Amino acid sequence: MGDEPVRFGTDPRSGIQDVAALAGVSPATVSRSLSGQANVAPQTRQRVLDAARELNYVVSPQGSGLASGRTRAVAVVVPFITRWYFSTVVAGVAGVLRRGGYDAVLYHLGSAEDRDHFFERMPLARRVDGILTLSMPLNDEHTLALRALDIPLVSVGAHVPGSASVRIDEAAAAKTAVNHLIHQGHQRIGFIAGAPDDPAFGFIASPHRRRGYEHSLQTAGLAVDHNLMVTGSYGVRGGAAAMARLLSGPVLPTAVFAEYDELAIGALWALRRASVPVPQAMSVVGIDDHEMAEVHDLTTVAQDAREQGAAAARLLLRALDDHPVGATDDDVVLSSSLVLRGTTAPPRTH
Amino acid sequence: MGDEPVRFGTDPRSGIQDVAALAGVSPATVSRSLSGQANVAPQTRQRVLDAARELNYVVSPQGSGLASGRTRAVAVVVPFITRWYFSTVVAGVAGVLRRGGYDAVLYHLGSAEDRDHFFERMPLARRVDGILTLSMPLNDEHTLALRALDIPLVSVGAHVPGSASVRIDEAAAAKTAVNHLIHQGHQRIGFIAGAPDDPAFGFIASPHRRRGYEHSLQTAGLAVDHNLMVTGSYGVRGGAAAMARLLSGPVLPTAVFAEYDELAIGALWALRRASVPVPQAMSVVGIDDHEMAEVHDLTTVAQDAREQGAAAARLLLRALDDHPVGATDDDVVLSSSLVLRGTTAPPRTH
DNA sequence: CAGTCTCATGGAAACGTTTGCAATCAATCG
DNA sequence: CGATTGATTGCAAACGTTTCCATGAGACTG
Repeated sequence: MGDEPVRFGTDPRSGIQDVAALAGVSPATVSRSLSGQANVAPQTRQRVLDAARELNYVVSPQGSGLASGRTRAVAVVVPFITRWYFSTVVAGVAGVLRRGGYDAVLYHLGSAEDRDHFFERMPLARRVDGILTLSMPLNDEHTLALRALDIPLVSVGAHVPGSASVRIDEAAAAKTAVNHLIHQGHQRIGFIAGAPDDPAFGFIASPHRRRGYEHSLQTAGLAVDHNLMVTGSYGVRGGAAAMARLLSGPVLPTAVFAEYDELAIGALWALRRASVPVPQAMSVVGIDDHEMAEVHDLTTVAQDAREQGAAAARLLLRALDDHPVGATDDDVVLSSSLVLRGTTAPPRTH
Repeated sequence: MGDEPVRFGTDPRSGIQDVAALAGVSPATVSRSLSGQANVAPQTRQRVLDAARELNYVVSPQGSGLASGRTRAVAVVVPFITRWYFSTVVAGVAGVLRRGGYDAVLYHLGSAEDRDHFFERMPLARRVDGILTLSMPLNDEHTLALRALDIPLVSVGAHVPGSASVRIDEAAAAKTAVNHLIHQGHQRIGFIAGAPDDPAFGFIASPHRRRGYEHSLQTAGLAVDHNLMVTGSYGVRGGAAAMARLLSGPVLPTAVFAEYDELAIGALWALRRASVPVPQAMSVVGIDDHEMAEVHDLTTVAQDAREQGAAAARLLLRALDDHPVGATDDDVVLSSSLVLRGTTAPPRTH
C-alpha cells in the first residue's frame, strides 16, 4: 500500500464495502463516519476518511437515497431561463444549494408542451426533496399536483398561499413607478404588459403590477383608460410592438410604465425609431434594473433577483432540515426601490 | 374498487408491488411493461398501465437507478447562467433532454469557490449518466477528472479533444467580423476581450477569437498592435471599461471588434458617453446576435446558441443510448454569419 | 468490587427497482 | 401426435447505502 498507482476521479468499482475493508471497520461505521454523525471515535473516523480518499470513494446518491429516503436534490422550476429575472434568480439559487450540499434539477417549462408534460408526468415525483418554483402561476390543479408530492415548496416571485415564498411587493413596485410619473405631472400614463406565449399560463407578476398601476391612477384621481393598456409578446420585441400599438392608438400617453425592463427597453427602441424624444415627449419607466437598464439610462424600480433566489433557497434548505415534510409559511418580501435615470421627466407643457 | 377516493399526485406509498398486485402480475412484469420492453402481452401491458395510472404510480429513480445502473440524468455544467449565450444554450439543452426522458442537473460554476468545490468533490460522480459542459476551459487536471468518471461528455462552445463537441468556428467568426471591418477600409482595429473573474479560468472562446482577429489583420498586411487589444471584466460594464481604455490609449482605433455582443454594447455605451459618433468615428462589431443587438443596431456575427444546446443534447443522448460508455468523437461545427446593421461603416477619410 | 451506563461498533434488514434465468404454455413442425 | 420453438411470465438475486437493534468494552457509581 502506498505504492498503488495514483487514480484520478472516482473508480466506479469502489463501494462502501471496499472502504470498510481498507479501514478495517464495518460498512455501518463508514456510513456514520462519512455522514458526520456523532458516536464515532475520532480516530476511527479519520481512518475511514483516509481510506475513502485513497479509494476516491464517493457515496452513491442512489443507494444513499434509497436507504435514507432523501435525494439531496431540489427541483428548480423555471418558465423562461433566458429572461434576465429568471437566470439571475437561478444563479442565486444555485450558489446556496451548492453550499448546502444539494443538487439543482432544472425543469424548464419553456413551451406549452413542456408544461403539460411536466404537470402530467410529474418527473420530479421521487427525484427531489423540495421544490423551488420561479414566478409560476399555479392554478388549482397545479397546486394540488405539487402539494400531493408532500415535499417542501418555496415559490419565488409569486406568493402561493400555504407555502413559503420570496418576492417583492409587485403592486407596491408598480405603484412606485407610476407614482413617480404622476408626481412629475403625467396624466395619461400607458401600461405595457408582456404576455407569455400561452395565455393560460400568464405570469403571476402581471396582475399585481397591473393592479398597482390602476390603483395609483385611481388614488391620484386619474382615469383608468383601457386604450392605454397594451399587451405585447414577451421580451424586447414585445415591448416594441406594444409601444407601436400605443403610438397608433386613439389616445397618446405622455408616459409609459412597462411591466419589466426588457419591455421598457423595447418601448424605448420603438420610440427612437418613431422619432419620439425621450423623455421630452414620452417618459418610460420599468421594473427590474436589468443589466441593460443602465445602458439605456432607463428609470426603473430595482429588485435584487439574485438575493431573491438565494433567500428562497435558504428557506427551502431550512424546511428540509427542520421538518422533513414541513410546510413553512414564511412570506419574505424584499424591498424594491426607484432608480432615477434619464427616461422620465415632467410632460411637455405646450 | 372504483369507489376509492380520487387522488392527485403521487401517493408516495405506492410502489411497484402495489401496481403488480392491482394488475395481478409480478413486479417483474410491471417493470417490463412500464419500461416499454418487448415480450409483454399487449393485454397484460395495458392492465399494468391502467393499474399504474390508477395508483398514480411513478417509478422511483433511486430504485430504478440502483438496479439498472442508469440515472436518467445529465449534468449541465455552466460557467455563468446569467449570460445570454449560456442561458440560451441551456434552454436548447433542456428541451431536448426533457423529450429524451432525461433530467438536467445544473452545476453552476459562477465563482472560483464553486469551481474548486466542483472539481474537488465531483458531486456528479454517480449522479448522472452523461455530462454537458458549456464553454468550459478544461485544463489537463479537469479533463482527467471528468474522464475518470467514464461517462459520455459533450462540450458546447469549445472543442475538447477526445470528446464530442458542438460549437461554431470561433476563429472563423472572428475573422468574419474583422474582415468586414478591413474590407470597409479600417486599418486600426481594436479588440475587446472579456475576462472572467478568475484568470485561471478564462473562457476558451477567447483565445480562438483573438487568434482569428490577429490572423485577419496579418493576412491583410495590418500590424497587430497590442495597444489596441484590451481586456475588461465580463458583461456590459466590462465592455464599457475596455472601450474607455481604448479611448484613452496611445493609439486610437477607427473600429473595434468585441469578443461578444454584451461587450460590444458596453463599448457603444462608452462611446455614446464620450460623444464619439458611431459608426462615423468608430465602428463596432460583436459576436452572438444577442437579443439586444438589434436594439442597438449592432453589426454582429450571429450564432444560434439554442441550436447548439439542442444539438449537443442530441449528441449526448445518442451516446447514452448507443454505447453506455461510448466516446463519440463528433465535432459538430455550426455556421455563423455576419448580420449587417448600423454600427459599422468605412472610416472617415479626412 | 459489583452493578449500571455510556459509547463505539457490527449485524442485518430494509429501500424500490431491474434483469438473468427458469418455468410454463400454446403453437408450429415434421 | 410428439417434439421443438418461441413468447410470456415469475422468481430471486443483485444494486449500494442507511439505520435499528444488539453486543461488548470500558467507565463510573455506590
